[in-house]
Amino acid sequence: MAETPAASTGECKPMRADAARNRDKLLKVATQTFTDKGADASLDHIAKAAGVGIGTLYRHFPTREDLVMAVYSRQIDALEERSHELPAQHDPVEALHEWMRGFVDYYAVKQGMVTLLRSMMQSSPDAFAEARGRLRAATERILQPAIDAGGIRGDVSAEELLRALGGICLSSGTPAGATASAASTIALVDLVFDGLRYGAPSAS
Amino acid sequence: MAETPAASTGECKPMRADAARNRDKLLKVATQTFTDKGADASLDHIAKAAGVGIGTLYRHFPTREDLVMAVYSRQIDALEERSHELPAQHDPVEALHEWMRGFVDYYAVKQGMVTLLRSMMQSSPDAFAEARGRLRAATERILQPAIDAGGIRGDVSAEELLRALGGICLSSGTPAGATASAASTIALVDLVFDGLRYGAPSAS
Amino acid sequence: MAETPAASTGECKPMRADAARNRDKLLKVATQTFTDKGADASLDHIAKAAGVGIGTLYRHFPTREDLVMAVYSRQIDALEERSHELPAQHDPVEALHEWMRGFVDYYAVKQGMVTLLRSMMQSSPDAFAEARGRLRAATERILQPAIDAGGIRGDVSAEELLRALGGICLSSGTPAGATASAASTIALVDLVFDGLRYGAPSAS
Amino acid sequence: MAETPAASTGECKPMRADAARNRDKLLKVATQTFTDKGADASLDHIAKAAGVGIGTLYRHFPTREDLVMAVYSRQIDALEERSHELPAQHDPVEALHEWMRGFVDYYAVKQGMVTLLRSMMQSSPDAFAEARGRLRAATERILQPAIDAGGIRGDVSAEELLRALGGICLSSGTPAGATASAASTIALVDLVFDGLRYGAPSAS
DNA sequence: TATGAATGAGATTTCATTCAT
DNA sequence: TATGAATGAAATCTCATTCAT
Repeated sequence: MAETPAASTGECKPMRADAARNRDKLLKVATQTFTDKGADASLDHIAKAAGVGIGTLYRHFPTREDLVMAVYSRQIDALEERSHELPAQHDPVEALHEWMRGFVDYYAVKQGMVTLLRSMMQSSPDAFAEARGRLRAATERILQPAIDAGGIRGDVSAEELLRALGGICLSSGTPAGATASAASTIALVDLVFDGLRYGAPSAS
Repeated sequence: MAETPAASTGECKPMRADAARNRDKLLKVATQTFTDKGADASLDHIAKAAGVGIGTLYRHFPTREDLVMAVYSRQIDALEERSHELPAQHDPVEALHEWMRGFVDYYAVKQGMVTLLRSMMQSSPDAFAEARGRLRAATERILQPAIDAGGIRGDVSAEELLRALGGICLSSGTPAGATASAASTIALVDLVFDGLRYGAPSAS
Repeated sequence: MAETPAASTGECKPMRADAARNRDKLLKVATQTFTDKGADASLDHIAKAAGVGIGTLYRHFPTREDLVMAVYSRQIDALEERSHELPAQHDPVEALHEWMRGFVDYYAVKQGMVTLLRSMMQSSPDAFAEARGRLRAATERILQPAIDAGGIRGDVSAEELLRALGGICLSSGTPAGATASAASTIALVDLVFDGLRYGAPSAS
Repeated sequence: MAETPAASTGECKPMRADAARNRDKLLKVATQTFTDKGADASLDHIAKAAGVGIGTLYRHFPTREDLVMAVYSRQIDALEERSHELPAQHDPVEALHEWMRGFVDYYAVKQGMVTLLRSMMQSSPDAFAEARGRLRAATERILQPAIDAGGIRGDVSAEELLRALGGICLSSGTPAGATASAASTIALVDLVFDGLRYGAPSAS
């Protein structure tokens, strides 16, 4: 995966204004497109929709993976931020519950990270270590305090929680029918949350 | 989606021997291929690998969906069978636990239904109602007795349980790394199983 | 072009009853199909529509041309018959006029010989000599008496008249619009008929 | 049917030199190929013969119809031009006669518009309105003055004349044999021309 | 004789990727 | 830097034709 000129970090040369504009437009369109059609959507179409030539897309994102990665990374930015805000507003266990619901309901489903994830899992097994790492860290930032506070069992790792939440997201829009999703998805999250409390110190 | 001549039911004319052989070979190869590369693998390659002309593949499965559907349906046959055997060998709650572990560990993951599912969810939202229906019925056959026996909470539907299990399967082989899977997947199943027991009549 | 077992002439072995039935059904369906979709329609579809296997079609008509030829030949049978009846019912010049109008309006257009002709001209330049010969003979049977009777110029051959009529048929359903056809086609025939009388002995 | 960048009009951006070269080469080869084998010739072969990739052909002419249309349109360009030149060189009636002979003999037959037309009529009934309109206008430009000058009957429309001429062209290369064509085609044109004069004011 | 399964050669079309302008 | 033209490798699908049953 080739290195692309730093986008936000501002190292290197500070990227010409129009170039940055193009990059932004591309990311925005790509997010939408990947959300709609999965990560194997036509790059040509994305370029067209962003109003730039296909060559420009390739300049900014030399490989498809670079583009997917950039889109995915952006989604995670939002989740990361949330992991910093929640603890300030709720007690640890409640924060965990909020995090779980929010993760599934808003960030993953509504923001379209799901389709993206599905596609990524299909093709690129583990090329997303960095982004995934940030996500795990964010989850830990929420999970650990809840365990420490004593309402949640300690034998579940952030990794596993993440997988549970991810799984729920992924199974949204299953053949089962997209309609049941809204309510039933929350029910599932609560089911897992109950599982997390069961047998935990505070419940004994 | 055109109907293909009944394979196993044996009604109609009893399908020529070579035709049946070809159909079988195709299904076997397709199952393997879809498992490896997802449901958008090249049909050409499948035909080649099965040792038949591409035309033969199209005769048996006029559309890609017909083939995917046939493969998927076969996978479910095994699960259906299991839903009949388990209750005879275990008490209801234990049978449920077994079913859940088996579903995820063996049938879904090892048999490769996962990759297939991922692809299907991507492209054909709800063309699999029949197969899905059979799967739900099988799950119900396991879940309901456990609820009736009094060890499992009654406010979770077969549909939701299926989604939970499906979700766990789908998140196997996540960017997180395929290695953690084995153990962590079982852990997740147990987490959900615990959730099912939590607050159930027998636990109060 | 391979020889097919005589259909109506009854030489050779007198063809089994079911075989004859199949042959007839095939011809009927083929006529309709060629009329609708041109002479390069799918033979498979014709066989299916006729309710016989593709192998049976090939047994009766070893090449596509054999089938097209048989269909075309049948159409001409009707025209030939008409060339025998008309002279008995009209005076020669009037018979010619009738023949011309009838040729274009009924036999060619309504019977669908047009599409067939178009296709044939595309692919098989001169493989239809025999049928064409019968058609020319029929035309001559109508044209010559009219010339002899003195109302029609003698420097136009049956061949040319046939081409004129054929041309008019062929240009029916032209991009120009299929609607104008009915009236305008008759107008064209009359235009040619006028040309035939112009400068003829009776007109001087 | 997608719009292709203007070829000759030169508006828009002035098309890259190599693109224009390719487009031209494609049109030239396509004209020849369609002339020889009809409008359903292989696009692959055309691309190969033009020395470009198949993708390039599709870039310039997104559908087969776009290509056919472009070829047809070009042929009509020549006829249009002729309709402007003839009146300057001949008196109206003579110009009409010239136009008719030229149309059939040179432009249609020798330039190969015939095969193209046959194919088009088969498949694309009325997608050629624009080109057809130009052709009708050209015919009118020749016909009307002849009628006004008083040597030609006024009850025949340009549309009908066009159909007559078209019909004659189409019946060239009939099963009858391509040999008779040359002379006999002219004879037919003259027959129609005579029909146009018959009963006209100047003849009474 | 009849059937329809199998074959495999095309035809169309779509895209990722490279490069000339 | 940006553009979009060109390329050509797939992939899907359709049929004519042959042959086993």
